[in-house]
Amino acid sequence: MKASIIALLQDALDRLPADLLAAEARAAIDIQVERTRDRGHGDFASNLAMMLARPARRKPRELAEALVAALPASELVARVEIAGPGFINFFLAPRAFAAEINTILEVGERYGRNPSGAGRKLQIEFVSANPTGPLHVGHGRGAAVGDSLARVLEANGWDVTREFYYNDAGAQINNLALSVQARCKGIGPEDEGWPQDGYRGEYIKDVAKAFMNRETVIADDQSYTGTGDADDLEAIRHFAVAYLRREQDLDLKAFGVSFDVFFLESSLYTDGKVEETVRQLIANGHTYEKDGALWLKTTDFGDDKDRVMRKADGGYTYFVPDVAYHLDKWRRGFERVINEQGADHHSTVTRVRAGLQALDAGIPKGWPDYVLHQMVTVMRGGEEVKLSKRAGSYVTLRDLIDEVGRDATRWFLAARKPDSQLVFDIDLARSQSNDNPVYYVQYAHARVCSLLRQAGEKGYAYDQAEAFAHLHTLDDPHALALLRELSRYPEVVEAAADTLEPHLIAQYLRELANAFHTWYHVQPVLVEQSGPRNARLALSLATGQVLRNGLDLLGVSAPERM
RNA sequence: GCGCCCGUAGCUCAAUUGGAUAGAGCACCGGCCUUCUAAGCCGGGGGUUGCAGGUUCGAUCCCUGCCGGGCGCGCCA
Repeated sequence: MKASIIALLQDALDRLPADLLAAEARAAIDIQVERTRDRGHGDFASNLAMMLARPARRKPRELAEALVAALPASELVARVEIAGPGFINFFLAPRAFAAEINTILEVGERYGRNPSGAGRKLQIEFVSANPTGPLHVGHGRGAAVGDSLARVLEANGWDVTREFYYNDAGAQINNLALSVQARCKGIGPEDEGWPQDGYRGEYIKDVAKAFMNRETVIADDQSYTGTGDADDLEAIRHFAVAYLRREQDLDLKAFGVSFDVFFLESSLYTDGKVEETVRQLIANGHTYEKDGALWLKTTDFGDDKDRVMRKADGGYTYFVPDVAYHLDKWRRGFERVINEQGADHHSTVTRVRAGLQALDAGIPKGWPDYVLHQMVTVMRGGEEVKLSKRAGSYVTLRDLIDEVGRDATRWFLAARKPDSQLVFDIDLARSQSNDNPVYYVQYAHARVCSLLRQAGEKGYAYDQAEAFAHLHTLDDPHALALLRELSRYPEVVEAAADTLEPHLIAQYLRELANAFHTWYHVQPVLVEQSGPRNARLALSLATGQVLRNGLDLLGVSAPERM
């Protein structure tokens, strides 16, 4: 719909008299059209005349008049006005919006999708928690934002791969294995012989018990059977990793999130990719030795200090496999890669990009993209919640899902801009009342479904042909407001992808639900007259469809009754 | 001290990425259920967008400097 307005303005621009504007200036202009905030300004507005003012050395209003005069006729547009400093305001004909109903009902669940990604390969890596414990709220935010983003990008035509990267070897995992081993031997955190910095959570006991019982655990990407031999640290390690990965998978499934690829950090070593990366960096002359360590001159690529790659003890620092990993992503052919991470890891951004530039592998400078979410605090009864029964030291994702449900948890974690810190109010998320935006939106959907049920029961079966013949009867201000809201959805889906901000979807859904509730309240749908009745049912159906499509992008269900 | 993010109504958050008179919900006050779900609708009060400058037709948004909060500054990951 917006595209049609842009096309009209482009025509007008092309027809503008040559003495008004030079051809180069004309070609350089990127026509901007926006939805108006204020109904008095029409439905769409363009600042084109103001943008031309400088190159044309004319007053904006004078240019606006010339543009409007050159505008081709269109049945979409009822009238055009020039306002304020030189805005061109378009008032659309009601039929332009009514026609959107046909489109929505015709394309159904594909409404709002666009092909701009053109099937190009995009990878989004998120959660990427190490298998040392249950997922916590922060991972939950990553899962909610990452998965919604993946869905939004798919809706914009990208071929999306969801990837989970984790460390299955190294110091942390060794510490995990030692902790489980201690538990296998009946040693607790307060006892003699408990490993230094061991994992103290209760769940370690569960892992130990399962290992001693020779259970078989099956995670999405691996499985392992406990040997029951408390002296076999290697077996314990494999088992613990598989066990905790399975726990995470269960959490993620309960959250409605799944991954296409699980990538093990250890594979970068066994496949020689770490060594290859180091060799290449040395060959490119970006390294030097100092104090027995090998350094990368990341300062050549915007970092504030150089970074150690190989420690004096011969081991690599974490960022070397990180760079190797991203080189691997690049080689797998992902034109775009988005890393969704907690902001506490923001310092890796510069480092990884610097490492990739130093490889001189033809990787673009700003690649990959990062979406960093800020910290989450959980509140209950006006106080910050810090403890979990399961993990002991933090609130787990499972705690939240159990307590407030999947839909509310996903909504709350994805509905805010990742950039800002998030306060998760358990009392609000739990409340099944008008306090809760999730239910507000879902309720709108349930109402649509209820209308359809009632229609069936009253013998008012929906007749689409008759509905389409009477769309012109949807002419009251509230119906038109709802139609306008519906037609905006594709633009929101596009904006969410452009800005990598899935919270825009949630924001929009609230507004759409509001428009529907308002219209529903003033306009009875199941009236006797079949023409208007069917038209209103069509509008309800279209609303239900868009609510479903939008909720699906957030991974939130659209219940048929509440 | 340096770097990144944030600062908008009493609280939690928006603001179509530089647009016109900064919007929602909660909380507070008032109205609407014999009619399709009141988990709803309508109305009211509530703001110097942290502060001070700058850029321009126009700034919550961009730039500079302060103030406040979070995170990070390891041969940990």
